[in-house]
Amino acid sequence: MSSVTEGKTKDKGKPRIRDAIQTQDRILTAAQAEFARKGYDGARVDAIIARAKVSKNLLYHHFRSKEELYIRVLERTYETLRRRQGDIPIAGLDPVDAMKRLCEDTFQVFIDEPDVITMLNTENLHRGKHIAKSPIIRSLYDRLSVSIRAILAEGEKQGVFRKGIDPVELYISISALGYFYLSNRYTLSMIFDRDLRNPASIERRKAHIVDMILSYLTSDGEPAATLGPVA
Amino acid sequence: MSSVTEGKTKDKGKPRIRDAIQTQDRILTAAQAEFARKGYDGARVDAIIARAKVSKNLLYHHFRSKEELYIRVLERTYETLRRRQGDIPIAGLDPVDAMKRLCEDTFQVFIDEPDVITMLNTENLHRGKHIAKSPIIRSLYDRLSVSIRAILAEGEKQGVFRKGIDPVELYISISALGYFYLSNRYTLSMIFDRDLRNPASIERRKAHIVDMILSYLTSDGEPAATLGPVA
DNA sequence: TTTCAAACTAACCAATTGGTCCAATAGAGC
DNA sequence: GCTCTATTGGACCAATTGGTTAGTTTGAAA
Repeated sequence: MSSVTEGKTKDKGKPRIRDAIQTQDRILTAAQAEFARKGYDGARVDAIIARAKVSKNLLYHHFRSKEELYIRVLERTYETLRRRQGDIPIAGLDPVDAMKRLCEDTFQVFIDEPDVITMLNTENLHRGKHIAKSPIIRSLYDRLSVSIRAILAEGEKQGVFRKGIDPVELYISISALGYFYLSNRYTLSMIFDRDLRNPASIERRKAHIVDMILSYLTSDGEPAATLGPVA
Repeated sequence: MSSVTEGKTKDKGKPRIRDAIQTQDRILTAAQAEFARKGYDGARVDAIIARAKVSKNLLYHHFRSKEELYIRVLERTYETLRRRQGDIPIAGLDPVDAMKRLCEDTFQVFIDEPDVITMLNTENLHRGKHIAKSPIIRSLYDRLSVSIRAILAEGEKQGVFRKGIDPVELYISISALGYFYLSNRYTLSMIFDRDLRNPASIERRKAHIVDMILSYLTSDGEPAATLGPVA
């Protein structure tokens, strides 16, 4: 009943549109919604075609299989992530401000694009077997890596950051602090009996992440180690 | 073929065992392996009965449905978590050592019980709908909460920890830093082209987590905020 | 020893699911 | 106008899946 695309004969209200790219995009959008909410096995092809308002034949005309469709959605997810992270403007900023910005924006991406989280979780449940088939993914971290190294180097030079920080480990931590909070918000809310989704909680979390990362970067390193390695 | 519990009627070789509890436990163990690896929708009842070496009807004799079985496994997962976290010996320790221990052991639980991670991820994909049906879960955080507050209070009293730390936010962060690293290790390994699973990487991560949490706790708080809130 | 509920099995079923076949229609470029 | 190909329609299929029916075995109480 929605009036987006209706296949009809010549003059009537909605002519059948022939735009393969736009159609594929509609299918991919519908597929993303379905895969992100239900996971790979829970997702139903019938649900996708209903959402996209296309016939089943058309879906299989454009995509070979459910799995290929899933991989395409996954690639799209990574593309979103890459685009959003590329947008983070940190050039020319003071290193502390730049790092603060990086933390906040990384968190914000996960808030704005919640499908990213469930898609990545689903893919990790499958032990990365689909992503391994896709060559597009690798470039994700490149641009970001350069930025992070630059910020760290500048901060080090200015004497505000400690030395010897592993940028990969750092980036994993920056992601982790926001990602886990959002990814596991349902079970966490249950355990703590606290609503983690309202805007106030989100803002508090964001501040907490910045606080933690900057504390780490600006502290002397190994601040206390009175206990030997614990088995 | 394992000879753990062999039911013996008088003497004969392969008697049918009648031990409801042990059988249920075998089913639950098999179900956990299946659910943890495949997720709820990907898990197959047939795979569970094959693993548990029981007939299908026996499974349905003990459990009402796939969903009930899943919930029982989920409860078991939480029980594991609760037991393991209760084991963490922090009483009487210096607050810094206690916190270090807490970080390391929290991470270690996720390493030792990898099913916990996938079960929680699966449950969060389903937006906690099953856990909501289960009354057993709530007590999880209680014991831990008391410990954390005690450590924080002592550290504060001694002047080594900053004031005003939210124990819930802190615990989420401690969990996040290890959980995300393990949960997303497949996609992360892909992006960074680095093996995150070998023992050396794991140990490095563990040290990093301790470092970060202790830096946060022992720093002055709000160490740098030259930039206003970023939209 | 009898009895009976509980533990157990094998075969079976109805519904779902990803995917196909066949036929028809129509827009866009040549 | 001709010809691709995007598009629809719907019947159809084989395989899979969660779940059931009908019946057998067994331990232990009475």
